[in-house]
Amino acid sequence: MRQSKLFGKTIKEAPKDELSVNATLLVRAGFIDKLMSGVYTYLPLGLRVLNKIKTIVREEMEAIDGQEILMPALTPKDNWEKTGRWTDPGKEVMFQFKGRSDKDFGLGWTHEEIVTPLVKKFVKSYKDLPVAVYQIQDKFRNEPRAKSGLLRGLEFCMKDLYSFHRDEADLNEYYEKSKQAYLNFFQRCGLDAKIVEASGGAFSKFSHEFQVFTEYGEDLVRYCPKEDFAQNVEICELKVGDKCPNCGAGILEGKAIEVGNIFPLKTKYSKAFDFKFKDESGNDQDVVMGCYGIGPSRVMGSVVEIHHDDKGIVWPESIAPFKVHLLTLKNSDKITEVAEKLYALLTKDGVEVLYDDRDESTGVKLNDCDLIGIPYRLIVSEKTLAADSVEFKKRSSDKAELIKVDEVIEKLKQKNI
RNA sequence: CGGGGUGUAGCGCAGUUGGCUAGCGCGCAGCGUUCGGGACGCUGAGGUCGCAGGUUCAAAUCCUGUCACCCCGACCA
Repeated sequence: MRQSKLFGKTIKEAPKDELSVNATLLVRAGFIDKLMSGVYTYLPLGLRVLNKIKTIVREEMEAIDGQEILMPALTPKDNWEKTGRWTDPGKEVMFQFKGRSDKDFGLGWTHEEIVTPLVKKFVKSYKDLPVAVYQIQDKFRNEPRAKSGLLRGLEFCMKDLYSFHRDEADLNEYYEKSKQAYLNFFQRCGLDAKIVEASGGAFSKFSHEFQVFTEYGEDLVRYCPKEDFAQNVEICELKVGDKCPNCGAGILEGKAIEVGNIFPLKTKYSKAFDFKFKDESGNDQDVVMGCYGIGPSRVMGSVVEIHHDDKGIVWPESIAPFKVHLLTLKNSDKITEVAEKLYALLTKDGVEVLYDDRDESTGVKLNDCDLIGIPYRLIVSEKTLAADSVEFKKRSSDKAELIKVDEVIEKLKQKNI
């Protein structure tokens, strides 16, 4: 992608209506644009990041046999009345409105009420179980207060997986597999997520949250430093300084962002929708369910909260919008010729390159480069060409390495880029 | 929903005891010189001062209402 043609621009001054690090940097660097409080447009750079996160989610969901579907966001009142959630908490969290003929609609804020009757249509026998379906879709929640940029929005991207089982043992086995898939996912996105026990609601002792510890988090977690105990303060009966029930170490407390949540629903929704299957003996049994959520947009915001420096975003390679930022300092004929050649070669080789071909001053280009945060940069300038080379480095603060122009492709391959 | 703050050019702001043609920086357009850390000169375009009423000879400025945005709190399957 040529930066001169890229839709969206960097902004020198921080927007006054954003205070969070993630929103400030993402807006300044041209990744997102705010439409209103809690609702953002993804510009080309931001959408590339979001799509990479979605790709990783898909890979991890497929790894635990999740099959992707796409359910509507526009849903009828009927489904929600079956579980009572049209009123509680629907009146609070759901955007509800009337269509023609006074019919009531709501925008989906979770999809148990949609997925359960859907799967019921196709699952009749123990032979059809287990099965897991997921979707990646925008959810809508009428939050009391949107805040913190991508971390709490009214419309946000969510991956929701639902699993269906013949009994609790099978659910539990799958549930444990999902934990590992989740940990893999977060690790691949550059987040060190910890599993934290949280309220399980009426039908289960615990659900499990995936929390990323950071000062900017909204949740409070009490945990053991040896990592064999962690609970959300909402349910934690231990106090800071108490002994860990597993190892005796002192309990600590920290702020964290909840980036995922898995929940053993058991038969709560299958009962509400009278969803049963026939077992080997021909008897009807309740289907046992689990649900598993990840917020890709919140992951994106969290990554920025954690991976940035005073100059801008520092994307993990796995979800960066581009791998390589190629820039020219001062556009002379010779410099442009070399840069164009490299751009063509790298692109042809499948390397994702943002090529800053703009005729801007050195300071502007280097600062934009720091702000956007692409993992590797290649600089072509009079200085480098004097040595028949280009400069290779990561952040500004990192050591520069000169690579001969003819060897760039080969060297990048050696570095596994 | 309670408390606090802010709305003036695309962005960031000044101007508010009522008074001249509403200003500055950035950005944008043109020309020229620059360019390894947000360059410089000259020229130029760009405004319903959030919106609606009201007071007044006169309102960005005072009054009333309203909308939006930010922060804190309540809330968060």
